[in-house]
Amino acid sequence: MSAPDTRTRILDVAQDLIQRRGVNGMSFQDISDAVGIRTPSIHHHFAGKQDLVEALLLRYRGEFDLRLADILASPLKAQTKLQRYAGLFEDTLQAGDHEKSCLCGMLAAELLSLGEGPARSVRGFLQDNVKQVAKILAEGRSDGSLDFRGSAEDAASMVLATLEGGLLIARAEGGPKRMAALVRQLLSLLTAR
Amino acid sequence: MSAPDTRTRILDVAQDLIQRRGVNGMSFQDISDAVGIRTPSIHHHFAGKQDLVEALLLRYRGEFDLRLADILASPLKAQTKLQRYAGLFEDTLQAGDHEKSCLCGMLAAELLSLGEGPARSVRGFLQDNVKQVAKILAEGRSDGSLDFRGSAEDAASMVLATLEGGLLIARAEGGPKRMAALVRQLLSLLTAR
DNA sequence: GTCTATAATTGGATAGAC
DNA sequence: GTCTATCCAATTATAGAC
Repeated sequence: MSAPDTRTRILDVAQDLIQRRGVNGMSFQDISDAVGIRTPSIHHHFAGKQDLVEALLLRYRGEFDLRLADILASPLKAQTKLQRYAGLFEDTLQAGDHEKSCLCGMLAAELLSLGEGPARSVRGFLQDNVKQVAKILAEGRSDGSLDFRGSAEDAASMVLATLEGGLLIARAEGGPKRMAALVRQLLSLLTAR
Repeated sequence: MSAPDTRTRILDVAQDLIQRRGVNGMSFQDISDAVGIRTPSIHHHFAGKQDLVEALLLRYRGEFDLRLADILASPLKAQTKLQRYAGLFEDTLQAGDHEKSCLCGMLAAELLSLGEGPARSVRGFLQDNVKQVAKILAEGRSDGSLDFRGSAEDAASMVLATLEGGLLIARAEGGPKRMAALVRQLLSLLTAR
């Protein structure tokens, strides 16, 4: 495995910083300090801050989609798929120091101070997730492992809200343990009895 | 009813701005523009930005606590109390232009770029809410109107996560209607059948 | 209590050498 | 592809007049 190039390292650092402090709490100076370059060098890889955020979202959504597709395509029962899906969110909080939230959750909070491109991308992430989770939920209602009323899409948006909000709350108070407890509750409520 | 004094108007404007764009997306210039004064005048009422945010949280938590206590003390059945509680969150999104989120939800996202005082206050808000909602949930399990497994506190943190996350998601995509749908799902899952 | 003037710092960005 | 040097705007904050 070769060492990541500068562009990748910039993206890595920027993502880490945004997941901790948000876009408006992160500066080019922060990035250049962590990467070990000077601020103008960042502009060689990304025209401006907005372009950087947009590139970041493109990469993040791609990776997230892969993991999501992996879960969707697995031969697991729907209830287990949902559990795995929730695990994707739990993982971000557990990575190292318990201070990272979902990239798109952070950007959703800062949506109104985002540019057109990034804002559209964040909305796309949320829409995609709702759609895919709705598939899992509908599947679960069919195979009898999950139970809920109303449309699968409404239930899916509730699931996503719980996970995104859960990361913010657990990071502030309780950490990964609280996140796990809260996810357990969510799954318990959706499990058919 | 007399016109609000400058200090109050500063707080009003600052709260509005933070609920839209976050602390790091709001400047003294934004406040002074909206209030109709010059930036240095703000410092007469609040020593610094951090003090302003702290005062804001004090007021917000006080008001929120009043409304919460009102619900808790009412003779309603627990399920209805929970619905009213969720209504507090739905209201922030519906106020005017559908672009406001919960103050403490926004600040929870920006928690790591907050000062000691504000950060503690945000944590306090979340803890208080979990505690009070847990009371409602425990009550509902007793009177038979609500049903869930595990501790009332874990369920309460899940409820809070859903509402905070729901505001962020609904604001980004779907608006008050999505928020309402998502709250309906939450209540449906918690309602005893 | 609000103003003008101003400071001190930081932020994102550009030009041009190497 | 990275650097130095530099620019301009924004941001928070202070001093002191009115």
